[in-house]
Amino acid sequence: MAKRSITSYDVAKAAGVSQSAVSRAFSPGAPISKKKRQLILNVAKDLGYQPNAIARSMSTARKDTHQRSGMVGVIVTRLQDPFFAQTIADFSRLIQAQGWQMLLFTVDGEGDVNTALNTLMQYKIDGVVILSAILSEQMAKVCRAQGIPVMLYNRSVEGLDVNHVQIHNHDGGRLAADFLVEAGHRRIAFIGGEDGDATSAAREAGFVERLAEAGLSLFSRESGNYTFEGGAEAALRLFSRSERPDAVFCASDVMALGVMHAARTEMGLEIPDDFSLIGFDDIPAAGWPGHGLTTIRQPVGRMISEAVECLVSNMRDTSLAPSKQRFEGQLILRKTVKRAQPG
Amino acid sequence: MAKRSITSYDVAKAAGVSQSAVSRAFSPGAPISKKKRQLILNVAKDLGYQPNAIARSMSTARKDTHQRSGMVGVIVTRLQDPFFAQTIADFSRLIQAQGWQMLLFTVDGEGDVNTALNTLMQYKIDGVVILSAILSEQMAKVCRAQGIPVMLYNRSVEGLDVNHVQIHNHDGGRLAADFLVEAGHRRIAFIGGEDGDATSAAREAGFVERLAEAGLSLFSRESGNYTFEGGAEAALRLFSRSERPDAVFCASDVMALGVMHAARTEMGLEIPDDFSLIGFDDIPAAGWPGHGLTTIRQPVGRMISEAVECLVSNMRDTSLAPSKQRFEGQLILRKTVKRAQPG
DNA sequence: CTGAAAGCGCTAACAC
DNA sequence: GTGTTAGCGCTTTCAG
Repeated sequence: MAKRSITSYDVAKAAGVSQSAVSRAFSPGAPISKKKRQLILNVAKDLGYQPNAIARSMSTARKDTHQRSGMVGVIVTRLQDPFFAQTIADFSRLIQAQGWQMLLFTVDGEGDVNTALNTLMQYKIDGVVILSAILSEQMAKVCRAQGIPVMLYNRSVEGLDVNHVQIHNHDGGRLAADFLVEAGHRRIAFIGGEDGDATSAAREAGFVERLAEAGLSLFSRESGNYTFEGGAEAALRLFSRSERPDAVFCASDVMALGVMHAARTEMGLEIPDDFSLIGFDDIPAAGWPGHGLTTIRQPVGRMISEAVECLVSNMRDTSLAPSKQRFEGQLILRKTVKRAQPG
Repeated sequence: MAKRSITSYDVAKAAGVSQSAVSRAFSPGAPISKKKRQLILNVAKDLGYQPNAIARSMSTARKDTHQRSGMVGVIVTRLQDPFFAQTIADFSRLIQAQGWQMLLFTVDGEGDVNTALNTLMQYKIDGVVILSAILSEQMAKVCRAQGIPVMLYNRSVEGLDVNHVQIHNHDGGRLAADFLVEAGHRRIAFIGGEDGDATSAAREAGFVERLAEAGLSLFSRESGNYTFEGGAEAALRLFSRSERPDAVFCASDVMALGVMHAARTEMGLEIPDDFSLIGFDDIPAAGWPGHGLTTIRQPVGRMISEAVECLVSNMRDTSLAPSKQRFEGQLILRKTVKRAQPG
C-alpha cells in the first residue's frame, strides 16, 4: 500500500531547480554553487528525501569500471562460533567506516559457497570476503572476469591468484609442539577440527613435523568437529584407553575448552597436573580466569584490518595484483601446560 | 578494467530471441513456452549470465507495492556477544531460506540506529529487524510511510505500533527471584547490564517485585555492562563489603560467568556453597559442565522463527497489522543454586 | 505466446 | 554553474 517514495524529481520541483541539480547536491565535489546545494539539501530534508542507492548504482554501471553498488559480500560458516563472531563484528565495523555495506551470507557446507557467491554477484557486490571456506577455481575465474576482488580469510588455495590473509597454521602447529616437547611431554595427542578441513590439517602437519624433529610421533589423534561437544567427546575417547596422553593440542580453543570441562567434570582429571592442554585462536573464553587456557593467538584485529584495507584498495582499483598475507600465531602462556613429571 | 558484464540483451542476441523473452525465461510463471525457456536458460548458462538483482529491483519499483530489493536490513549491537551471534546466525539461515538477503549493520550506541536505518533505507530494503536497540518514534513513522515493516527483537517501545518479539523480561526476573527466595536466600544481589538499558531494567523490576512480595528488598546491586569483565568486577565490588550477599542474579549469562570465574579464581569462593548464582539467556557456555550455570533460558530458536515468519508475511503484505509476541523464559536448573544455610 | 517500447531513479556527458 | 538528455539492465504493459 505504500505510496511511491520521494524522488529527486519531487525535490527538484519543490525547490524550483532541475533534477540534475538535486543529484549534484548529493554528490560531493559535483559542480554546483554552495547556495543552491544548501537550498536543495534543506528542501530534501523537509521532504524526507534520501537518494536511492539502488538507482545510483544502476546509473554508475555505465562506466567501464564495474558497477559500484557499495556493498561487499561476506560468506561465512559457523557464525555462532565465538572466533567467527568476533571476526565478523570487527570486519563489519571497519568496512562500514570505509563506506561500504555488508551483505552477509551464511553457508553450511563448503559446497554452498558457489551458490552463495552466485547469489551475491547478482547483487553486483563490489567485492567479497570468504571466511574459512574454499573457492573453486572456476568461481575464482568468474570473479576475476567480473572484476570482483575476492578476499580469502583464514584459508588459502594453492595456485589461486586471489587475495588472502591468514594465520600461518603450519608454524602455529610447530609452535605448540615445540612448547610441549620442551616441557618434556612424550605422549602427545592431537584433536583436529572437521575431517578433511585444510586449516586443521595444516596445524596438524606443523605439529607433527616438530614432533618428528624431537623423535616423537603423534601418540593419538581424534576429531572434535570444531565444537565444544566434539572436543569433550574426543577427550573421553582419548582418555578411555589404557595408555593416556600427557599432553593434548587442539586445533581450536572451543574444542580445547570442551576437553578441559570434560576432564575436570566428567573424568576427574586436573589440568595441567594430569595432562597439559593447548588450544588455538585465543578466543575471549580462553582467557577467562577459571580457564587460563594456554593457546596460539591469532591477531584477529590486525588480520581483519589488513583484510579490509586490502579489499578496499582492490575495490577502488580493480587492476591491483592480489596480495597474500600471512600472520604468525603467538604463544600465549597461561595455566594449562606444565613440565611433564619425569616418568 | 572489468569488461561490461553480460546482460539479457547478450543472451537474447545469442539465442535469437527478444530481450523480453530472456526476462520471462527467468521469471517463474511468466508467459513463455517451455521450449523457448529451456533454450534461453541453456544459452544463458553458456554465457554465464545471471540476472542483475539491482536492475530487477529498479524496474519492479514501478509497482504501487513498494520496491522489492530482496534485502532485509539487520541492525545489531554487540555482535561479538555469544547471545547475539547465535541469534544472527539463526536469523541469517532462516531469512535466506525464504529467499532474502541480509544487509547487516553494526551500531555502537543506540543513537546510531537512526543513521543505520537511514543508510539501509537508501538501499531500499524490504524490511528491517533491529536487535536490542530502540527505534525513535520519528523513524518508526518514516518506515511506516515508506511501507517498510520493522521488527523489534528483544526490545519493545511503549506505544509504538511496530512488530516485536521479545522475552518477557519482567516475568523472567520474577522467576529468578522466586527460585532464590524459595531456596531460602535472604541477602540477594543483582547485577545489571548497561545503566539505563531497558531490558536489564525490566528484569530487575520483576526481580525486585517478587523479592518485595517475600518481604525482601535488594541487598545490593551493581552494573556489569553486559560483559564478562564487567560481571567479574561487579562481583569483586559486591563481595568486598563486610556484608556479603548469599545469592546473585545477573541480567545476562556472560556477566554471570564473569562472576563465577572471579569468585572461584580471584576470591576463593565456591558456588553454590558460598553463594548461589543465576544468569539469564542460557548461552552455550552456561551449559558447559564445569559451569553448570542455573539460568533463565530464552527460547532463541522459537523466537527467531517467529520473528522471521512475522517479518516475511509483513513484507509480502505490507498492509498487515503489527504483531507483538512475548515469550516466557524458562528456568534451567543446573548447579549454581542451592538451599541457603539457615543463618 | 511473443516482440516492441515505456519506464524504475539516478548519474554523467553534453551543450549552453 | 546550469538544464537537457541519454542511458544503466530489467520488468511489464501493450499490440499483435
